[in-house]
Amino acid sequence: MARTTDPANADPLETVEALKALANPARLQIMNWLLDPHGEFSQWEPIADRDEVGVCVSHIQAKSGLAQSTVSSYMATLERAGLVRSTRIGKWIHYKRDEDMMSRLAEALRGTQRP
Amino acid sequence: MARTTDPANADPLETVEALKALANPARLQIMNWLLDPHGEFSQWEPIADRDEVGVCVSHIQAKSGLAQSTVSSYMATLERAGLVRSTRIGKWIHYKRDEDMMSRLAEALRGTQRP
DNA sequence: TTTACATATCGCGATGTGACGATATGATGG
DNA sequence: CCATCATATCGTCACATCGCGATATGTAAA
Repeated sequence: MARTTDPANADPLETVEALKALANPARLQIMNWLLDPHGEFSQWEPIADRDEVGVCVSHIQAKSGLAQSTVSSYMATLERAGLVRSTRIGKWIHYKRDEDMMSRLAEALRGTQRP
Repeated sequence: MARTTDPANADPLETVEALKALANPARLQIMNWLLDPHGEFSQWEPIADRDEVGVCVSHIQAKSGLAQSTVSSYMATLERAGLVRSTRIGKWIHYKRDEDMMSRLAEALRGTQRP
């Protein structure tokens, strides 16, 4: 059996990309906001069911105060890293946390889980 | 009670620093090696009990193939981020994973834990 | 088809990181 | 004290990231 110290699951390069994406205060905060879309974005009318598709870029931009181009590229970064998934609804693109990926990442950090 | 989306424990800035430290292939691999010092560093004679104090810089350098200065500054980065702890034994400085910190970080990623 | 709006992409200057060799510090053994 | 060895710090240059405004793309509505 081939030995790897790698924690149970993922490709190290993939893991590094995910960590890079999260290693930025704004992007990390957005990911935290997406944990509770209802609570965090209650002041904006949802375009669609936030439990299903997440939150649209405009609302994330409004809440963050960053430039539109910045938010757009940040969300692209998070998506390339596999941390969020996007859905277009009308003109709005919605982003939602990929909890599977976040869990796998968390386990990769914790190291070999108890078997 | 003040509602924060922050995952149960840590200061976001601290979290970002930890993620930045891990968001590098070499540093992430070193952290993985430190999960199993015995297995990973079996080809070098331990200076001290690796379960207690971890592994010295020379051995990490030998295994990584990076320059001595690079490894030294990487270990300093990991220590500043709170991910490892250091112990001097004779002329050797040993580094050991801080599993507490790693667990807290993992939970911060996974989001609000079930209470 | 034109207009309006949401989002993406481009180009930029500023700042940070990667990784190194050279050199300094600090402990140990003669 | 002096030499040696382990580690840290410094200086450097190539390259990546930050965050922005300007502009392009794409969708929907009039």
